[in-house]
Amino acid sequence: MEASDIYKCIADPQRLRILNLLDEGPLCVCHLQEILDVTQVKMSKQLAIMKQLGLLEAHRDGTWMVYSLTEPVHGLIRFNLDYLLGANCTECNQLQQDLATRNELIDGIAKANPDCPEVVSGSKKCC
Amino acid sequence: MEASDIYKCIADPQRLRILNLLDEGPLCVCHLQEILDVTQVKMSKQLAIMKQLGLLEAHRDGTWMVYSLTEPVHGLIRFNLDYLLGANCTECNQLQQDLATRNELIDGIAKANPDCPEVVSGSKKCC
DNA sequence: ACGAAACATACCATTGACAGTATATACTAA
DNA sequence: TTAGTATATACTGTCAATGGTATGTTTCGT
Repeated sequence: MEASDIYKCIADPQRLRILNLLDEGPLCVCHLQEILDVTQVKMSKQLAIMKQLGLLEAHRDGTWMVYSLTEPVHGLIRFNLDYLLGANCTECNQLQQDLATRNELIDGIAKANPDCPEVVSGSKKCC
Repeated sequence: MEASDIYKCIADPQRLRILNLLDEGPLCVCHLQEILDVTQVKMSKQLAIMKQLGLLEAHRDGTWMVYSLTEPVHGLIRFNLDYLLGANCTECNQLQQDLATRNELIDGIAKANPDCPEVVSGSKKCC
């Protein structure tokens, strides 16, 4: 994969946000949808693009599809995510806020389903 | 300027190459054309895009337009250029080769015009 | 087996990036 | 002032990316 493919991918703020979120841990499509506040179709397409590039992997868990970053994470992506999380710009702040939203979401699920064995991917009725 | 603007810019291999070359020092349009082997129109357009973004500056020297990176160089650009020059991929190797080509070109001009006061921008009949 | 939930894909319309041709501008030299 | 060189812009056609609607697929609960 060429550097330009990576840049073209993260040139879309939504894709960048998705990569940032998944770098924190796997998430199902519905959670990503909720955090980014986009339609199901759009999210599905963005994920398909990145999966096609080999940046993401998906595995099914019941009716949920759980996405995660392909390991090892591509150097350029790791590099840029780290940079942006430490920088101060509109998009950078959004990335940090997304991580906070993610944590709130997961905490909420953990409280609502205290018996939930695996918060993110294992919880039923998560959406 | 948002991060996505930067990524969209460097997602084009030619623009990335131009930024990499100018990071080594100012160059006139004709030299850039020669190193990248593209048409005048195409080069002019790419430069206009980056100038519009504020990444480049141009000053006229006779009939030549000399382009240089706007100082201070945007952190994301500096960051990614450094990374790519140290990495090993097709595009990364191209960047290094471009720098070598640039140096050959400038050496050639210096030898052909030993009285040339300022190799890159000051030499007449440089193209 | 049937309905519902979660997700993916096909299809279509719109927009934006890009390449090429022609032309314009700025400057130099004679 | 005229011709030539270096560069920019206007205009046009083409192709890729994007968003929306509708529909298909997989799985689960009943």
